[in-house]
This record gives sequence, structure tokens and C-alpha cells, in this order.
Amino acid sequence: MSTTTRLVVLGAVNQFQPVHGYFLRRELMTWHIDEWANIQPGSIYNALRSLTNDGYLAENGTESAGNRPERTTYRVTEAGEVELLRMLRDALWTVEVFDTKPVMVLTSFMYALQREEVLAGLEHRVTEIDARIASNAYHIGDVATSTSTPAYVREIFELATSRLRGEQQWARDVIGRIRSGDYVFAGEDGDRPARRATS
Amino acid sequence: MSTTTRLVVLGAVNQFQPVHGYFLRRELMTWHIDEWANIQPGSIYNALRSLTNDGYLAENGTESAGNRPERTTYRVTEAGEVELLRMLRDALWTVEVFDTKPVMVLTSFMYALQREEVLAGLEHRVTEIDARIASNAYHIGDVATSTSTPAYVREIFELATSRLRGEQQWARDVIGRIRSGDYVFAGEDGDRPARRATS
DNA sequence: AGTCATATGTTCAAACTTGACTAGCAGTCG
DNA sequence: CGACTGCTAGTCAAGTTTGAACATATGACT
Repeated sequence: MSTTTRLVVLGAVNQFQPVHGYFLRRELMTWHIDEWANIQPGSIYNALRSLTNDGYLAENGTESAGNRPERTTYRVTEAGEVELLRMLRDALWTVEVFDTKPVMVLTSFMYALQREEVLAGLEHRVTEIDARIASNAYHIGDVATSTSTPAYVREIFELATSRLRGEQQWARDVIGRIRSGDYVFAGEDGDRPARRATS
Repeated sequence: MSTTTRLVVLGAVNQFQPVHGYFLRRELMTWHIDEWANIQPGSIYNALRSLTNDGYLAENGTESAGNRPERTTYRVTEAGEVELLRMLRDALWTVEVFDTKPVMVLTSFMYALQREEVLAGLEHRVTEIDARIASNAYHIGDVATSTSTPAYVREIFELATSRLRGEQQWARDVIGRIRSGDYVFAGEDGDRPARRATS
């Protein structure tokens, strides 16, 4: 499945474990995950199976509450914890010009990293976006002088640039909020964002 | 396949017809379509088959240049022209908060609509984005007072808002450019953006 | 003349996604 | 009370995407 789906499901199991598919389905739907990450309910079950095959999740047995259907619960393995951090770091330190999903997912699970690393990654993002905008400006210049490229291709780069500026402003704002003590990160006291998974 | 893939392939066949799969593949790769629309080469051939099944494309026979492998060329049917306009209108008049692809694709093929409609659609977009931003502000307020929603969910909405502001600024800018005579639209004279498809 | 990289044009199996479907049970509403 | 709606929990077939693989051909270089 896509990296996004993997990261979301692995991150969510980590947050609510031990947890069964239907709980994740409901929880993630309240996050409107179908809108911002394009993850439909069916994909969650597939991701659980696939991550289990890869050894990042393990089945935790089956429960049944009342006369309800049986359900399989999952938890994250040690390899899964390592993989989760790897994927989060990847999302933190990579700027995708066109794909909006990685940053959204990063934001949802960044609490699993340490405050200092998140701040460093976000500062890197601000700088990196400047570079991408500069690069786009040269592309726009090329399009203007090229005879073979359709003129409106310019607008693709203009749009990407505008959206990057928006993302950069957000990065600056959130750096400010995190620096001033908002949110709780790995290794810090305080209420974890995770609620317990209850049926 | 996804709406995006359909629209890209239908629009590109319309622009270069009669055209074979490998030409589209090369052309679309020069547009970096894999980066901004997540379309890999394999998907293009699938889209051609699928759109043909739906009656929006028709095979135009097979050519072979020299000792090269045979290749099937395609053209857009009348139903396909109608469908292309329908999909473009849909992309023009719909604001997707999280999915960046529809506007990018719209930008690539908007020349197939009329200048006045594109301007009206973009103006609607500017207004609509204001509404979405206002809506996000209420979401952010809810998160702040809710005890069950993790606090960092706020950042998802903040990020979406920032990116929307970027998109809105672009819409304003491009309205200005189109109004001042940039680009050539349906029913107007001048060089069409389409180049001829040549092998 | 041989070799190596690259271009041509497409197919394919494996993986992933989608959205409808199943099937029992709980509440509710006239 | 009977009908109906909606929740629980998940499966599945059909469709889509992916990235590699194929087989030839041309060009460039030694």
C-alpha cells in the first residue's frame, strides 16, 4: 500500500494498542482520514494484514464482547516501533512539493519523536521550501522562453509556489507554538495524546 | 482508475490525437506528471484501455515506423469530448481542501473551456476558499475546547488553512493574467497550445 | 567489430484500493 | 409488536496502480 497508508495505520496502532480493525476504522474516520489521506475503510484491514506480514504488527489474539462477531486485536512489534520512527523521520526531513499527505501524517504522529528533532526538521523545512521556490522560479523562466512547452505550464509552477509559501508560513507558526511549549513529545511528562482504545 | 488519471489521459489524447501510448508516456513524463499527479507509465496504458472500453476513446489503427514494434494510436470520440468538458467543469467548480491534483490537472487543460467560464470558476474558487478557511477556524475552536480530540489535530486544520491561502493567492494572480489576455481558450484564434504529435 | 548504454513500445503479475455486501443485534417509533 | 434504521465487524470481487521485464534497435565509443 502507499507509504501514507502504512504510516497512518502503524502510527494509529501504536497509539491505541491493543486495538482491532473496526476501532481504527471508526477512529480514523473521525479524523476525516478519507478526505486528507485518501484512506477508505477497506484499506485499513489490508494495511493491518500487510504490516503483520512484514513483522511490524503482531496479532494479539481475538476478543469478543457479548454476542458480537469476533475481532482480532493487534499491537506493534519492536521492529514496528523502529519502522514507525524511520517513516516519521523520513516525513519530517523530506519536503514534497506536490503531495500534501506526508506532512499531514507527520503532524498526526510527530509526538512520537523528540521535541528538538521536530523543531530541527521544521526549521530545515522552512529553508528547503525557499530552495524549492527558487527552483520553481527558474522553471517559470524556462517556460517563458521555451517555444515547445505550452505557456500555461507556468501556472503549474506558480500554483506549486503559492502552496509552498502557505506551507512555509504554517511551518514557521508551528515552530513558534512548539517552542513555546505546546504539545507533548517523546520522553516528556504530561498527558499523552493517546486515549485508551475501549470498545 | 482515479478521476485524475482519466482526465489527464483523456485531455492529453485530445490535445495530441491521433496518438499512441508511448508518445503520451514521454510527453507526460516531461510534464513531471508522476510527481504532481502520481501517474506512472503503466497507468497510462491502462487508462487508454479503460477509456476505450467506456467509449470515450477509439483505436485509430496501428502504425509501425521502420522495424519498430507496432503501436496502437487513439483518438477521442464525440462522447469523449463531452466527457472531457464535463470533467474539466467539475474540476473548475469544485474546491478540494486536501487534494492538490484536480487544480493542477485543470490548469493543464483549462484552455479547452472558454475564457469567461474559467474566469467565473476561478472567482468562485476565491470565494469558496474564504468559506473553507472560515469553516476550518471553527474546527480549530472545537479542538481547543474538546477534551477527547488530541490537541495537535489543530495543526491539520492550520496547515490546510495555510495551503488554501496559498492557493487563493494563486487564483487571484491567475485571474489577473487571464483577464489581461494571457493564454488562448476555446473559440479564440491564435496558436493552440497543442503541438502535433509526431514520432 | 564488439560492447554498452539508451530508446522504443508494450505487457504482466503482484500488490493495493474501492465500495458494495454480509449478517446479527440493539434501539426506537408509531 | 413489527418494521425499520443503524451499528458492529469484517470480507470480497472487480478494478487500478506499480515497477519490473521483454525484445528489438539505434547510437556512441573503444
